[in-house]
Amino acid sequence: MPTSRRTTLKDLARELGVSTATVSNAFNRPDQLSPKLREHILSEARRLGYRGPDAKARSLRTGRSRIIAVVLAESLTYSLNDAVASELLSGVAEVLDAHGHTLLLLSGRQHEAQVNGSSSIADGFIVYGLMPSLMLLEELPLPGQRPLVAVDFDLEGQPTVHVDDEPACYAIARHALKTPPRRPAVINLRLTKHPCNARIASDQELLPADRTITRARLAGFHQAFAEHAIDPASVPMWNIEENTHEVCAPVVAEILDLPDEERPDLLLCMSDRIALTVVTLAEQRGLRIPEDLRVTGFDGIAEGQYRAPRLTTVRQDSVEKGRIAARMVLGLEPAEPRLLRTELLIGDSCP
Amino acid sequence: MPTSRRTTLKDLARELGVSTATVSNAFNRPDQLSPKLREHILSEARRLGYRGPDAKARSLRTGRSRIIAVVLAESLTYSLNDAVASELLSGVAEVLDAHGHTLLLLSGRQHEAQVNGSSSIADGFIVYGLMPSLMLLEELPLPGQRPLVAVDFDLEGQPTVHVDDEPACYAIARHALKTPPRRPAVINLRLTKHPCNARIASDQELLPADRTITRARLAGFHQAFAEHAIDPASVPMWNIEENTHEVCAPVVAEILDLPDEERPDLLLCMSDRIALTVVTLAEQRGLRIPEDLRVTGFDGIAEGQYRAPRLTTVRQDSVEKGRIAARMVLGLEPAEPRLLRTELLIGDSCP
DNA sequence: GCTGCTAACTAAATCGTTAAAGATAACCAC
DNA sequence: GTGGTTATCTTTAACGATTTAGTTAGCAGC
Repeated sequence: MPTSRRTTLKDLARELGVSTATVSNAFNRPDQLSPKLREHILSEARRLGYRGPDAKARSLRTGRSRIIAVVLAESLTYSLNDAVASELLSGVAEVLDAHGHTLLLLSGRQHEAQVNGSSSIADGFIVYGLMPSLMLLEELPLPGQRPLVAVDFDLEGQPTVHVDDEPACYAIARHALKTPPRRPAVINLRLTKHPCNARIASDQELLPADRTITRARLAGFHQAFAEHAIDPASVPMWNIEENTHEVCAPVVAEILDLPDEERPDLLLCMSDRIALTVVTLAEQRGLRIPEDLRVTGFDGIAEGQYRAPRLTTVRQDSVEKGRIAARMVLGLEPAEPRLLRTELLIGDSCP
Repeated sequence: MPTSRRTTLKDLARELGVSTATVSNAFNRPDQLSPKLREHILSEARRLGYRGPDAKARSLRTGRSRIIAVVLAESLTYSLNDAVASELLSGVAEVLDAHGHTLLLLSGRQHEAQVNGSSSIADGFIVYGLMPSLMLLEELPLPGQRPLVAVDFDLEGQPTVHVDDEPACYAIARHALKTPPRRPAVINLRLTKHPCNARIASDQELLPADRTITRARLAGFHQAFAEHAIDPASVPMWNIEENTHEVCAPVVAEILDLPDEERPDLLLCMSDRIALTVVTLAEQRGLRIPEDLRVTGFDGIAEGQYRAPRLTTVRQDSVEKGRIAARMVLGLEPAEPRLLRTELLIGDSCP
């Protein structure tokens, strides 16, 4: 007996004196053979250490792998540590799991050859927050071949899952402006042409088409500003390239360390992560929230609601977003554009 | 021209009037054909919408998929939201990424057929914190076939990556006991035979072999207890089945709501997540930390260090654990047992 | 002009399955 | 006894690549 080679379906068939088709049927179509023979085949398989049809061969033959790829805009390392991306993945995983599929993680930051190489194995794609400028989509399968669902960005001709960023940001800004701030400011996420963690001029430096979410959110803010006769150009804006405490901290410190008469007393942040960093650094400096400084976030991550002051924020259900995207890609629900509702969460950071 | 079918290497070869081998070589072995022809093939491929060799067929033929599977003990939904598991995945992803591999996520909680079905596609496995009792390993490929690295648990005959749980817990307990507590207690993670979020008798209910980490940690605590003549049996122990705020909160509330003379004044927690829940709920009840209650954690997650009181904890480098496991499974470093050092982090929750 | 060598390409086998179509025997109704 | 079903299993042809072992042509050396 040849030692090292893996037992195959053919080996098993030969050993049992039946055809390979019958063994295959024993595993895949119980109704195609007698229960007795099936039982016999299965027990012999176990005895000979055959663990069932090989996924590589099966997927080649059937064209299906039961693998769904999630393509993430950022590096996997980053995405896995980001609460929102993790929640999205959770939702995706939950649905895939329940339907016998597994999850392949790809990053838009990977070398295109790799993405392309492994991507042809997936039955479908969920693409998350990709910057169109990445051009990665050229590497992905042609539309119509295998399902693709875009999350948090627009991709022509493809179904998308979004939240109502603009009205949500209008609502939270309107709430915040009820108490008129003397010096409102915005802390932004990823909107610039060139990586930049610093103050930016309100209008320049913006990307023209990318990052549609951020632009929609800004539009919401501006609408509320207009109602209070605040000139958007007069509202300073800082930018942060990566949604991590480490990257946020220096920028936030710069803001909080401004002289009293320049320091903003209302910070509209594009994410809870940023807002939490503001809270932490403000505490360290003895600034009281909300008395000295009011802060709003976006996302509604759990961490923002555990401890005082609870964040005032917009809660989006990222888990549900993931679930919907997964169901669409599996064909369990119609693949049409979906806009999820958000919820204004009024916490203590901006009552 | 037949419309819908995907262009294959064979189509391309026919179109170009060359053999399939040559086209294959154009993609895989540039040195096997003239640069001129290669260029021609590549440009025609682009023109005809051929995106390179199909991963399914390639992996069947070569036996390699450039996919590494990470098998997680818990559900994916849980694991993706757990800071420690996420960090591990980060580390794994970082290395795989750098070496042109991708990450397939499997859960030990999935139906075995699924795990087995998709698992045969992976080139190697990283198994994280699996309970041996799950017996999942029977479903995984035989040792010696494809590399397998166990993280945070022992698996006979397989390389493992661990941290020094026992000495670490000895060290943190010894530190905590320097200020003699009147009523020390332990909050445990997953050690019971039957799911249980409640107080447990110190000795019964323990799993005999599973969860070797937790047992090692307890051993470390007990060693420190012994030095202070504390009878381990006199130290109450609560148990928590899942490392989430939601599951922790009721148990922690139960502890903190004990009458003053019964409430522990030192809580040794098996994870930072638990410790953070203690901090949050203690704050809500007006209990001062560390004056009224001292708390220690384990893991050293970032969230525990952002805000006051910073947790006293054992920092383990889960990212590095992931990196090492990934390098082992890729054969970039010898697949031998590794024991990583931890670091005692003295914060404000137990100075 | 013959031999040997290299560069550039091709033919054919193979990877481990599944699916469509075929074969065989048993059973049944009339 | 004939024709029609069924149930059960087999034959055979893919699926889309890679790889081994050629084949051919061109050229150098003697």
